[in-house]
Amino acid sequence: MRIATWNVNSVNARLETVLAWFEEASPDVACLQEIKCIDEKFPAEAFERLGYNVAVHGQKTYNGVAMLSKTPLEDVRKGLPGDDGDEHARYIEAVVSGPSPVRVCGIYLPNGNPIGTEKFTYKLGWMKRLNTHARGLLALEEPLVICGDYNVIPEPEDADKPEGWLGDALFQPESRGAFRALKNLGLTDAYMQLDGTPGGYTFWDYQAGAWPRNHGIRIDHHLLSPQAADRLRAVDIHRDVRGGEKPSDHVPVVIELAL
DNA sequence: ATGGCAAGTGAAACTTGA
Repeated sequence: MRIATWNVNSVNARLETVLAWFEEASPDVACLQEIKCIDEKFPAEAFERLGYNVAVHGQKTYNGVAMLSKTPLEDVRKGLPGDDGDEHARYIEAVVSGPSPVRVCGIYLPNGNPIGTEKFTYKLGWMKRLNTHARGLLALEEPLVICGDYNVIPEPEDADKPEGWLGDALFQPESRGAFRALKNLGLTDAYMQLDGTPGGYTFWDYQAGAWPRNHGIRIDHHLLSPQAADRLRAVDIHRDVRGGEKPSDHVPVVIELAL
């Protein structure tokens, strides 16, 4: 089973590009972030034509997440528990049915910039809530994949120019610490487990020629429960997508689980 | 050293992203 995550930076502005990638890569499951539309405006029919079941947690203008799966999605949850006042659409969870079901969580973790503001506080609070929820899911002792745009650069090796990110919310000690705390619950970073080579970037800014200069960062991650990590067979960063037509600033990352 | 792009909204210029 191949499970993808991709921050598409508006699914409707990029629909042709996104569909072309789905036709070629044909993931079994995909979590999309920053769809930037309400549920009713999500192009569900286009994905259904490609054989996908669709679950959407949308929002007008900002954020928005979706999950697509070739097999039916069960137990769909929209929104991260722990704060009923949180109106951002940043979390979707479902059990992907099949011979060996996998629970998949798609996240769009808050950016948190600029630091020293309520935005950074919101980011850290969101990470705390994710930690609490993940702890509960891990207690189920089942295959679990939490993937998405984490907006965290875990280590200096995950940035081409780490010194340029020192003042950024993505690289603050608190952000990195919260990401480590998540892993310390017993979750495995799929890329680090199977590859771990510095330079596995997943995002390049549109500005300042970041792509041609390879000024990238690794911020899109798959974290796996032990039961999922045992089945991990491959991790693939679809880097070439960044050089294509009308690209998102993030590229798809795909993992493969046995069975 | 600095800034440089893209998308949504809504119809110019602001907000957001990372």
